[in-house]
Amino acid sequence: MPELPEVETIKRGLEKKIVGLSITRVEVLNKKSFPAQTSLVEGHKIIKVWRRAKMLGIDLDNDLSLLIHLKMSGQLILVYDHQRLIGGHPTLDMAGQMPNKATRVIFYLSKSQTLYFNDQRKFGWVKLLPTAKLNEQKELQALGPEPLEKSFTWEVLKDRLSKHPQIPIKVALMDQASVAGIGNIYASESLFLARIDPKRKINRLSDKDFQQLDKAIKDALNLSIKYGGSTRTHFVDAQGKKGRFLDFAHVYNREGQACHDCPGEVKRITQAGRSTFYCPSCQH
DNA sequence: TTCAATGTTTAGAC
DNA sequence: GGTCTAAACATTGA
Repeated sequence: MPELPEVETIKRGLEKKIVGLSITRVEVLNKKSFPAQTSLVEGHKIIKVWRRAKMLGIDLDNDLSLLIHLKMSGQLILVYDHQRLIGGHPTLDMAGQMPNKATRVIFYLSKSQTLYFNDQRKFGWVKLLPTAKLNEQKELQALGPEPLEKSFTWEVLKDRLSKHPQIPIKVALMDQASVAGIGNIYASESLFLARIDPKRKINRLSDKDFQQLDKAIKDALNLSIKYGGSTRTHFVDAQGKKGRFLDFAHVYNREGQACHDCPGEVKRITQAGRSTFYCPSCQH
């Protein structure tokens, strides 16, 4: 689930709460989720929380970092006092008793806080890597630029996407090596905002298309971050916010429903094995 | 029962 | 080499 806005939302919430705390103990309930020696992190202080693409990083004071990928069904839940901060894949039980049957790793922190890594499908992972060597890791080095960085312009977008001139724009947008952080929701939403048909091939896009798409990507991501990502929950976090982005989605998961901009309806097609949602009469 | 799910990687075919 | 499809990972819920 978590794409760039969802991970960014978790990152912003966590960094306010856990930087400066120590990891006192780690409980691994599923070895595949965190195949590392827990003694290497126990007793160490958290000095930084960051995001790259859809991954979350937690730097420790011993030159090691936790790198977390939530994949399709991962979630991070920080329990503190009598509140909790929730991020990632939305499920009804995320507001319920912790740990639950999806809990794979438990990080016990100082100040009686606890961070649960839950993952129903077990696709996600937590890795322990040397902070100085993060850039050499395959998970991080092959990534394209961050679309919300100042240096990301429509020319950069065109340049990156043009590596695969024959690929449909929707599929190319989801390629993490071209542009980092865009997944199935925001690829569809961005193309709707830019009025571009998801089936169009890269080499058939004009400079004006790239300019509109650049703006659309930033608008879609920023709007979602503003509303706390798309993680729906019945639980309200400490700031009183919950993820509401999907309430604003124009096309994602709206097959057969009315287009927000014309009398037509949203259509669903399959590209690269994934659902694409778009309005055939608005997007060309 | 069958299908699809906010992700990524890999194997095979053309 | 480029591009496409299907499958794999594992589980749940419509």
